[in-house]
Amino acid sequence: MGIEERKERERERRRQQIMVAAKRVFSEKGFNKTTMEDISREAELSTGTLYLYFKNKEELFASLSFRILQYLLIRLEHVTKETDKGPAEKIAALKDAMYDVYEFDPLIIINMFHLQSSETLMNLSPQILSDMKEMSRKAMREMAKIFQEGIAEGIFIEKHPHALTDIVWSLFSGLVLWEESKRIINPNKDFLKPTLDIAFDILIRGIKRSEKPS
Amino acid sequence: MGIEERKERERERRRQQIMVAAKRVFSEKGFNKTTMEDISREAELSTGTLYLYFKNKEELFASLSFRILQYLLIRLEHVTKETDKGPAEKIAALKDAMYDVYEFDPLIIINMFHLQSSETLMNLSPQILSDMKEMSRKAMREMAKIFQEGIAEGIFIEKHPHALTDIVWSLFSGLVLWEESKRIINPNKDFLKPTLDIAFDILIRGIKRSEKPS
DNA sequence: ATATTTATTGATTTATAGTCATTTAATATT
DNA sequence: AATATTAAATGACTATAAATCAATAAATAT
Repeated sequence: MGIEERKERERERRRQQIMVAAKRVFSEKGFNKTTMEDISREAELSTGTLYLYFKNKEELFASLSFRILQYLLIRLEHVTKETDKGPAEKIAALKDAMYDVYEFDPLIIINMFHLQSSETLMNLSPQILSDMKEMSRKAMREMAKIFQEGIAEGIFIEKHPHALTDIVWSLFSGLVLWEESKRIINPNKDFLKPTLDIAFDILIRGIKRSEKPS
Repeated sequence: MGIEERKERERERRRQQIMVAAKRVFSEKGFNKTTMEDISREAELSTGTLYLYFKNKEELFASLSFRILQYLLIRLEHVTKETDKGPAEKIAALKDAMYDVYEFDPLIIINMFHLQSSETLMNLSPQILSDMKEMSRKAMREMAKIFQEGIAEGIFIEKHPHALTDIVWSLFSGLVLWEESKRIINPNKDFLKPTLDIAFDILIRGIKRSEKPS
């Protein structure tokens, strides 16, 4: 009776084994330069086996992205829960959370943003796609909470929290990609952190109501 | 004696002919789904010929991007020259210019941002790459002028104009890509314009000095 | 009229994602 | 314990598309 359960565990193990190998190769070579053979070699499996667990290369990569988004969500939940911080401080904390996640494995994040295109998303199986949607919906909702709070408290100007969330996320992903592409000119210098800090300073200033309530 | 010159003109013509065909196909199918054979068929040339004029697929696409950046630069120069506008108004005009360029051929712009990765850039020939760098440097310098002006006039807070330029550009490209990828969930709705407007409202509020000089 | 140079071709090579008939291993049935 | 059935894994194979290159055609020079 326990055979089915054990098989299921083994199946999950193998899936993880592939993902571990894939992560190593992807984060060293990036998405395009990584071949399925590279991954199968790293995982000590045949190429065919990879396709028993993942529909295609995009889906294997998306599964890695999914785990990163899961981790990001946990970080975001921590931020929204911190009752001792005001909305503006929470936005700064949100920036730090996003930057920490980025620093954990920059190349995976960069590739994730590059692959965040409808063309790529359409290659995913409906299951994975809806899991991704759900995860990003949750992350976005978590961020929106901060804006809602700020607006409710009369600290922030009245704009759609969802639009503000889109703006924060776009700003972050845009800066990550832009600073990375600038590194082709100046390979050593990395201006992401300072530029991100300035961007969020401006953002916070921009959404705060002018302080003349009295 | 005029033969060399005529040949050079013919060579340029053929190059343009390929670019026109490429643009048609790319803007219909996007970068990945377009094959070099598609382009050669559209241009009524053989695949081999394409490679006599462009090193590879990336470079052909980059040449199209280059023209778009040229056009954007012209638009930006217009904005900076408008002496009747204040810095804040110029930033709003800059947003409109970027959006107009986007609207001219959305799919090309979207693909351009996706391909703006160091991996892709490294596949370009040194000539094209340095042309691209030069063009984007000029565009960035043009934008930076507005911030310099605003800071000099004491209207904007004191932040590095280059950082501000990076932020504006990243915000724009990030929003374009994010709103595009959201369309997989909601294919009909396009929130780019309104979200861009909100983002720039906030940006302008955020860089303006508090108005209490008395 | 012939030789040389230049431009074009498309069949071929190369690379890699993805498939599928076959093999191997595990479990169930007699 | 022997045999049948099911599941997992393999790797040679197929398909697709980028890039190359020897052969050909066209243009120009001698």
